[in-house]
Amino acid sequence: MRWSNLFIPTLRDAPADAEAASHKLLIQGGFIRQLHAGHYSLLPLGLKVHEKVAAIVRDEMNGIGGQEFLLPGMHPASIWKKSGRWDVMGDEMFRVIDRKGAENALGMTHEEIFTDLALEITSYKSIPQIWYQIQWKFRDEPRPKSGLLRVREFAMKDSYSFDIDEAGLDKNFDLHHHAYVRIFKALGLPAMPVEASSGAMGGSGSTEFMVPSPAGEDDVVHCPNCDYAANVERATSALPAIEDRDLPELTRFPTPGVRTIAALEQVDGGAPADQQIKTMVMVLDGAITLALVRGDHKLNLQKLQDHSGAIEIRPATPEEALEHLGASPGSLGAVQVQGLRIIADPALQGRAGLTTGANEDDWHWTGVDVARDIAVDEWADLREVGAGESCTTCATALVVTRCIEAGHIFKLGTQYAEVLGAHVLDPDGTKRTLVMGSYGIGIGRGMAAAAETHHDDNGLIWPLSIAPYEAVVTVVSMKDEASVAAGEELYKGLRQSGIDVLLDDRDARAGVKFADAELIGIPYRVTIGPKTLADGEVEFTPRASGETSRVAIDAVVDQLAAAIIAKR
RNA sequence: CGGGACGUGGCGCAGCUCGGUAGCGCACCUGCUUUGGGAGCAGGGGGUCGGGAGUUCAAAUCUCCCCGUCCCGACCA
Repeated sequence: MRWSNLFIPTLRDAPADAEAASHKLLIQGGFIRQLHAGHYSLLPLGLKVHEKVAAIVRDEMNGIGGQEFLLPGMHPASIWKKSGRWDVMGDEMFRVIDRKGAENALGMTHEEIFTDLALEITSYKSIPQIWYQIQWKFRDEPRPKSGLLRVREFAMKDSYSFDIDEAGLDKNFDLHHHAYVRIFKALGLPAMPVEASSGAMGGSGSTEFMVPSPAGEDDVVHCPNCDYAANVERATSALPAIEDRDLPELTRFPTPGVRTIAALEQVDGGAPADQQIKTMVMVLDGAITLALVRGDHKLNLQKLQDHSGAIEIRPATPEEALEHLGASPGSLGAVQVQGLRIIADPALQGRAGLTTGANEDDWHWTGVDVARDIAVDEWADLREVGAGESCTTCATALVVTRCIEAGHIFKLGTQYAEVLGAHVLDPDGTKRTLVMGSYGIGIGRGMAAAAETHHDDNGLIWPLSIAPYEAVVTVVSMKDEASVAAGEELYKGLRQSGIDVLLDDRDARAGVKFADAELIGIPYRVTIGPKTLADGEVEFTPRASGETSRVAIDAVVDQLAAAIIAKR
């Protein structure tokens, strides 16, 4: 394409309210424009990148035997009610009423709809199936942010596998896992597979593909020595044993003004944080619940949600705490509490001589023996792992890294097939429920993650695989006829070699052209100007290194074609 | 949903405290000069000041309500 004919509205300044690098650069480079919060228009340059990302994903899905579909974006409420997720999805689901007064959902994922189609799989002979689509999802996110990283409307590649047993599911899960590794490598994303929480998808297990970036929204715990890596929502670590204090008597003691773990460490009769019980009063689907962790530990809400199966989860208000426990936050505890669900972290199991709130303002207990004094209903891993704790398999200090979730794959099992009635007959003529997996990659998010990963002070540095153009021919002066003619010739030659090339034929100053080419991140630049043309040469500048070399004009097409084709 | 910031030509901002006829930079149009790293001079076009109500002779400016955006926390590709 010729730059003079393209709509590439680059901006001299990055938008002031953007924070994330990808957000700034995609807007500044003329790739995207915001319509409103969480909704972006893809401009011609942005669409080219988006389509290249989609093409890579599509190739790999086809490579593992995936069949491409395209399903509706709007669904009748009935199918979501049938699966139970009409309620589970809550405010995150866009709902629209049609002229007949019927409820509809804008699709936020497609397990239900694909499963509905899978009702027509009737025999084990048709198994396995991998079905996928690249299609728009709508999610009423509580907080859209960071440009394309978190939006309310986005293209997702979602695929679904159908098997007759767990072994089949495992195989398809692995196929997807490996396909995802190849996809992220091709996108230039250093994604690491990590153990994850399944959230609203349910199922028996899931793996996220995480790209390290300060713009991310998840923390990943990983071991620099062995393979262990998990989302903090799921991660565990080894804890050194703690020696209990010898305080056999349950004793109340006054703690005027003490409201925090730290203050309780200092006060007379107090205790170090690891000898305390932290009592978090939570509301799980409307029910007051006590979540207990060791005083120096942090409660991870997702872990609590996963364990409890609650849909809505929030900390109780001070008023609710007062009503149910008789004291305000800072003096709360679970000792001798009855009639409330109590979930405790295993780090408290068997502990004694502990200190905790006495459910009366300005009073605490000491000498608490968990087994004796607290009616724990359930033990569950609730504790959030911190950096520096020990790996459970190799004892190495764990590292915590902020990451973007670029992909997520789930072992769903039979839950959807069961409620929607997707069964097949096996060789014995026995009815079997389909065992499903579902697998997602956000296309725009992948594009933004690549922008986060590949940029410098001058702009984007797209990986060749997803660059909007592979090369740009920059004609330094459109007034110089020889340059213009050479540029046209080169443009033609590169196109004939199958290279996706952009000709910068704008009547602009050289500085503007160079700056724009760098901002939009074209991997290779060929500069044609009177300075070198007199010697029969042009300049060749890879975006990543910025190092310019002179090349004979007759050789440049072959050289560039060789470089690009070798890297494809 | 809680906390903070903000909304003024296409983009970035000033003006608001103390009400008085809307301004700057970039971009855009015309001309001349310039031309290898975001040119210079001259001339020019373009704004319901987020919306509504109120106070006032007079509102971008003061008051109230609403809407929207961004950032920080609880949610997910």
